[in-house]
Amino acid sequence: MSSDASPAPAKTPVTLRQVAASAGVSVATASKALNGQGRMTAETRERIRETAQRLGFRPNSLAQSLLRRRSFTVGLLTNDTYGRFSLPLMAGVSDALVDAGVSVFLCNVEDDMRLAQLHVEAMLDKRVDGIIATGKRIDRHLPVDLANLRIPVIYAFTQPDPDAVGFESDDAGGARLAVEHFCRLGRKRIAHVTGPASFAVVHERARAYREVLAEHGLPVAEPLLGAWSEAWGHEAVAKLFDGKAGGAGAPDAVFCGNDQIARGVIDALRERGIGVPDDVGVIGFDNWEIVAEATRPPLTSVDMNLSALGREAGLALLSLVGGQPAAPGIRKLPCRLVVRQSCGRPPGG
Amino acid sequence: MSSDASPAPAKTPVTLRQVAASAGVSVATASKALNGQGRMTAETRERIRETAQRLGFRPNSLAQSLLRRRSFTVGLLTNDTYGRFSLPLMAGVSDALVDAGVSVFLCNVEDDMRLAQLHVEAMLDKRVDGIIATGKRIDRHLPVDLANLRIPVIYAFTQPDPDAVGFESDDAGGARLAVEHFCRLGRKRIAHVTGPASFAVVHERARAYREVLAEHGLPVAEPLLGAWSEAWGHEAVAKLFDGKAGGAGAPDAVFCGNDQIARGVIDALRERGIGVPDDVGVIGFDNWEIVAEATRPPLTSVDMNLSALGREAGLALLSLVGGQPAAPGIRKLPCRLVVRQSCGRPPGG
DNA sequence: CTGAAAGCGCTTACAG
DNA sequence: CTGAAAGCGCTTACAG
Repeated sequence: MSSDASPAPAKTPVTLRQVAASAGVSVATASKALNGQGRMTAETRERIRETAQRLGFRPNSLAQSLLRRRSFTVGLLTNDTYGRFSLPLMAGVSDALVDAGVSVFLCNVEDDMRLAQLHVEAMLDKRVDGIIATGKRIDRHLPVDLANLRIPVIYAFTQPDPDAVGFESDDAGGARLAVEHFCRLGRKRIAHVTGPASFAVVHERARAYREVLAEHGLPVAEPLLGAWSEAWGHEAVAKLFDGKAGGAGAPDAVFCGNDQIARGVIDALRERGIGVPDDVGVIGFDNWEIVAEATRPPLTSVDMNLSALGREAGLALLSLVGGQPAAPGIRKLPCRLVVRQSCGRPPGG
Repeated sequence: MSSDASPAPAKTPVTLRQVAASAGVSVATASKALNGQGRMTAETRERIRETAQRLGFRPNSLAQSLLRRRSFTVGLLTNDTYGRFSLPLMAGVSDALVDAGVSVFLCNVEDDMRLAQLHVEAMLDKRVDGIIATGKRIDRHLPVDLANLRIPVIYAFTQPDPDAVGFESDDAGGARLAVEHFCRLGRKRIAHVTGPASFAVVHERARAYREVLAEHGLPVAEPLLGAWSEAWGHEAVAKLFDGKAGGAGAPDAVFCGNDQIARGVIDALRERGIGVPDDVGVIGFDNWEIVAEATRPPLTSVDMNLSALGREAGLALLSLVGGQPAAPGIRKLPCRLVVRQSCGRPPGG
C-alpha cells in the first residue's frame, strides 16, 4: 500500500498579495487589516481576515524581520554537550521565549574556538535579536568573546564578561539550605565531601558550610575535596569512618558536593553496615533525579532550579532586546532543597 | 571600575549599499563581486572584496533568504526533555548542518499538543527549510502531525509517519552484538533482563537474544520484563538466583535492556557475593557513560551511536532540501559494543 | 566590463 | 475609507 512516489506537492506558501487579490483590495490595505492598523470599515477588515483565513495565509517572517529589524530569534550557545545542566536550562529559555514568538537557535560549541566562532557568525548573519551564553560551570568562559557584539548578550550558568548580565544559582545559599536542614534534624557532626579545588563552587559551598556550622556552634571538619564521582564518595567514606566505627569521632551527617558523590557515600555506608539515614544522614547537590531516585534510600538533594534560571535569562534577554536597560552584574537565583529519605526525619518525627 | 552605563553603542550592521558606495560601484556590481558572479576586472573585484572586508560587511541572511526561498535554517522537534537520548542526537544534527551554514531551531514540545503546534507554526512562519522530528522512543509519535507540511521532514529516534524517511538504531543488531559477545566468551546460561512489554524495542531485542542463543545451541530462558530501573535490576537478580546459589540453574551472564537495569543487577550480584565478571558477566544497553563508568566493575554496554544517527538525519534532510529524492522507509543504523570490564575476558585471556 | 531595474514579501508613511 | 509609492537588504536577469 505504500507508494514510492514523493508525497504532497510542495506548494509554495500563500502571500499577502494573493490574499489582497482574492479580497479585491490592495496589499497595503490587506496588511493593515490583518495587523489591526489603519482605518477601514469593519466589514472590509472582516472580509480580508476571512480571506486570509480561508487561504491559510501566514505572513512570511523573513520579510517582516527585514523591515522590523528584529528577527524574533535568539542564539543559545552552550558547551555542555553532556547536557546535564544545559538541558533544563535550555528548556527554561525556550519556554520563556516561545510565547513571545521568539525561536531559539541551538549552538553546540563544545570547547572548540573555531566552532564557537562559526556559530556566532552564523547567528550574526541571521540577525538574531540576542544571544544567551550558557555552559557547564560558572567559573569558565565559553571559548569565544561575546563582548562587543552590538546585540544583547545574557550569560547563564557560565562566566559572564565584565559589565554583562549573568544569572547563576546561589550555591552558597543552596549549601546553607542543606546544612541548616541537618542542624534542624539535630545532627551534630556534619561532614562535607565535595569536588576539586579548581571549581569556584567548591569554595562557595564550603564557605557556607563552615558559616552555618559556626552559627550553630557545631564543630567544623575540614571539607574533603576530590573528584565529582561516585568513586570519590566511596573513598571519602573510608577517610571519614576508618578507625572510628560507630565511635565518637564519626560524622552523623554528610553534605555532598553533588549527587554522584552522595551516591558513592551512601553505597559505601551501606557496605559498612552503617544505616542511612538512621546512623548518618546524607544530602547531595544537583537533584539529578535519575540518580537521586535510584539511591537506597532516595537522596535528599539541593536543586539549582536551572529551568527557572533559564526562564529568567530568557526574559532578561527579551527585555534587553526590547530596549529596557539592565544593570550589569551577576544575579544569583535561589536553590531549593528536595527532601527525600536519605537525610532522616526530625527527632520527634 | 565597573560602569553602570550600557556597553558598546548598538551600531547597525554595514550594508551592501555602504560597501558599494565606499568602493565606488553599484550595489549590483558589489553583490556580484562578492559572490563570484558576473564578469569584471580582477582588479575591481578585489577592490570590492577588500572594501567589504575592511568594513566588516556580512550579508544579511534574512534578505538573502527572502530571495533564495531558502532560510538555511531547520527546526528540530523533540519531546525528550530529560535529554538522555536527544542530546547526542541533537549534537550530531547540529554538527552535520553547521558546516553547510544551516542553523537549527530547538523546539522542545514536551508531550503537549498545543506547544507542539505552536512550535511547528513558528517554524513554518520562519520558513525553515525542513524539520527533524526526534523523541525518546521509536514506537511513539510526537504530539503533532507533520505529514502534509510542504517542507521535508526527517524522523530520527521517533515513530515516522507512513511514506516518510526515518532513522533508528538497529536494536536487534545491538542485542546480537551483546549476546554473541557472551557466546564468544564461552558463557553458556545467558539471561535477559529488560524493560516493559509496552516498548517495541523490548521485543526486538528479546527476539535477537533468542535467535542468537538458538544459533549457538544454548538454552533460552524467558526474558524477564520489568521497569527500566535499577530497582528492577535488583529484583530480577533475586528471581534469577534465589534458590540456586552457585547452582547449576543459575545464569553465568545477564544481558540487560539498559544500563540502569544493569547497574541494579551488578549491585545485587555484589551484595550476594557473586563475582562480576568471573561468576557472571553483565552487559547493558545505551552506553550511558556516566552510569557505565561508575558501576563496579565498569559496564560493557551497547551504544546506539545516536550522534552518528543525528548526523545521518541531518545529512538526509539537507539532501531532501536540495531536491534529491529519497525512498520512504526506515533506515536502521548499526549499534556498537563498548567493552569494559563487566563481561569478562575470553577463556584463554 | 558595469549599472539600472525589477523583485523577494511585507509594512508604513503619505496622498487622495 | 483606501491605494500608490517607497523601502528593508539583497540578487539576478537584462541593457548598454
